[in-house]
Amino acid sequence: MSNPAKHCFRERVLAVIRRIPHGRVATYGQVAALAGAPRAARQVGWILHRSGEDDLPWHRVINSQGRISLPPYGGHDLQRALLLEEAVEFDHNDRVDLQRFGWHGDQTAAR
DNA sequence: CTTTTGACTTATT
DNA sequence: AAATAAGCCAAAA
Repeated sequence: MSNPAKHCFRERVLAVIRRIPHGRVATYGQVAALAGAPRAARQVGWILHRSGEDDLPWHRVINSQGRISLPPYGGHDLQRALLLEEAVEFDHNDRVDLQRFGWHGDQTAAR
């Protein structure tokens, strides 16, 4: 039965995001690439907007500039607060240093 | 089926 | 460095 391998891109994206370690962040493009579509970064954000998942650490997904993409009225401050809870630091430009907090695949060799 | 959309990314000005 | 344009892909209407 069923379609074991028929999981939509949406579900793969959610699975990847759930694999982002605590205290780390990943870019939309990175998540898209891990989900099998290196060019579908826009899709990731759109999917997240209507994901509705609870176990989804959506706040760990930011854009390639290391900044939060959500508009101020859309939860920008909330995402920032959640990341601060995970010890992710923001510089004076509200940007995260992807070299330090970016998810490089695993967390064994952090710094 | 076509068209629209969007929490993006990269290149160019 | 900041603003603009173009490319990109998948789901929803």
